[in-house]
Amino acid sequence: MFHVLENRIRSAFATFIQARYGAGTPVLLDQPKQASFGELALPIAFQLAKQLKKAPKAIAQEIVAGAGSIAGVSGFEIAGNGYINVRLDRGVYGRALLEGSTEPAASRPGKMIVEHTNINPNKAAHIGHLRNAVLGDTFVRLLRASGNRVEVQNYIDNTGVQVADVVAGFHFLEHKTVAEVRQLVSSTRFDYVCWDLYARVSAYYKEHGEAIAWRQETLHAIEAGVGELSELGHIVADAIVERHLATMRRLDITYDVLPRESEILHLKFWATAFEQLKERKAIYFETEGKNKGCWVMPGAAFSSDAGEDDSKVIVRSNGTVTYVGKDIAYQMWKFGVLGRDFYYRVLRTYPDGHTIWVSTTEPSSDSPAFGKGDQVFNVIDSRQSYLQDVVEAGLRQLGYVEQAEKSVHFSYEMVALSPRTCVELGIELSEEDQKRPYVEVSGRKGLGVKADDLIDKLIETAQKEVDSRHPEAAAEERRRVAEAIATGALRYFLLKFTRNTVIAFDFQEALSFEGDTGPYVQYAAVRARNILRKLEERGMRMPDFAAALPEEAMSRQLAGEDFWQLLLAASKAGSAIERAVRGGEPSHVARYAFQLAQAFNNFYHAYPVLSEEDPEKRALLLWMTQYFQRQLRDVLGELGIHVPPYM
RNA sequence: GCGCCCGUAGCUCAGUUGGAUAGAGCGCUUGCCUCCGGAGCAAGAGGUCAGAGGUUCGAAUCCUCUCGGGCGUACCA
Repeated sequence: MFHVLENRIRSAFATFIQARYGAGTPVLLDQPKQASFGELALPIAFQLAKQLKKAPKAIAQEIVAGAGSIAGVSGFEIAGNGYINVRLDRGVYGRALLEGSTEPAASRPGKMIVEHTNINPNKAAHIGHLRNAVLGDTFVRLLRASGNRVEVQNYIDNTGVQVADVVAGFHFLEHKTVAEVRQLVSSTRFDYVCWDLYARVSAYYKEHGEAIAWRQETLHAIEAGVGELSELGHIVADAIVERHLATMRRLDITYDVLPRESEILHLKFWATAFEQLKERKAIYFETEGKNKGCWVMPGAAFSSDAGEDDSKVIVRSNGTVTYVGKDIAYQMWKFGVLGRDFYYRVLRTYPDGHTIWVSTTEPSSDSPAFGKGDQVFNVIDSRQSYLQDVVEAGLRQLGYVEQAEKSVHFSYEMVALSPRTCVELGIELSEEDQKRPYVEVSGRKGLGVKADDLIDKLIETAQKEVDSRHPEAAAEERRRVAEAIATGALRYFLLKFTRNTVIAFDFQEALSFEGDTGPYVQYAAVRARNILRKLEERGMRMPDFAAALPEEAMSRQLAGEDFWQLLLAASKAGSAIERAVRGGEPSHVARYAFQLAQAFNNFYHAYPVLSEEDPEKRALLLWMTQYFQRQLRDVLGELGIHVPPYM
């Protein structure tokens, strides 16, 4: 609601300033430092002062006099030496909220593609992958909440080096047959088995340099799609993808389509892109130096101050293509400029009806159309920004300048481990590492916190609490409540940091359910619902708010600062979401959710709702309780967090 | 070396794109359950926004330099 008024005021002022001064200055809206100054503050007079060579105060007076009246605004004041403070009409505002004149998020044209998760299918997911998935999934929810059509893709690199290493481990190191590996898939926690094997293989390469030939042989076999190694590759990757989907499902994260690298190769996506790259001279065949025999992209294409040595290999000297090459083809497909398309089959359909499709080489009749996006967000950690620059440069070199500009690297910093948590996990640290603020995780070394282990631990912690508080409830239900609390805590924890903050993961902090946490927010929502439930239990009914709170009653009740400020804060969800989408920063919404919960807890403590005697005030308190409850539920929903029935 | 990111309370972090007296959580000190559930509420202590210059009405925010930390800079992703 609040941001509707913001927009109204912004456009009214902009129109006047354009007409009066012929200036296209953007109208910025601030929140006054002190609530007593009003609800909005405009520093526009300062912005115009230099341009117009006039005192800010005089300009402010002209603007206020000229802007006329705006619906929902009760008045303007000029403060300081030129601030324009806005006061809203509280009665009108309250009524608008009550009548739920919720602006339906106008659906926006075009289609957005968000690619996230993208875990190499060769080992269990860890906390770093969770940050990626939660960030991506939440951004998708926010985009959809603001009226965008969004397609969610999870790219599966099933033909890359990491899968090859695990396959080589099974085949060369452990001498396992296809049948034996299949057996492991069905009888073990396969992603955990591969986690350990991957670490063992990496260590083995280090000690036996010549063993790296296994990787080459396996990579070739997988790329060619023939033989036992290739079959193993499919078994491993497919089984691990299933595990990853299950892990993400626990956090209510899902996808529309899984484009796989094997199809990028077999449906000639890469061959097509390769031809175009050669034709456009975006890459060239190196005949000397360290990259002799490779197809490379010159460094100048993606970096302004690149030297001779900075070119990037796209096709290796043995003829296999690097990740970057395949990613260029994939990006082209996303924008619908490759001239080729995947076929799809259903991978699975969940009970709620949601279907995940996966790419395939076999034509099928009834699959939907994917790709052809107008804007693309790639959720990839910041360590890969160099590679993302190369991919973007590839698009540019091919002449897809517009697409390159609409391809956003939605980057975020890594999740590391706090030294204390390393100790808890039994990880030995060098003296140097102990002094660091955090220690980087490494899948190659098998160093890290597995996603499922963390989720299990969170559920266990929540379960203890729920069991002691609600021994009377059914065990199955208590379990569901514990799960909601655990996932709420985890998603919130990963979202409360801004994207470019390194998270030093700490068990103690992540397992906390007090203060700035998901459960704190959930608890506020539960409390609000409890009041409304209690009302019914006592045989009372909700008043007819529309009749009990006409505009005069609303202005009377909201005249005091207390209720007004609470209501105002609760009505700003739309602004928070808008800001988060505009800035690409989901943490804004997490922060808002926390503030909302604080505001409600404040209200809860200060005003006993059910025992209020005055009918009008009681109606207002009940209405505000209901409003808070809905806002909390909805905002948590945008964060992918559920409100349990009790806590 | 070069590129990107970071440095704000004891600790972990915000700070709405340059606005009014820099804010939270945790921890610490002290209060609050005859009341809609205390995973809560209230109060207090705690700051040279790494440092130095600059830009202007106005800087934690922009520019330059210095110091400190991180991540990249693969024929891994």
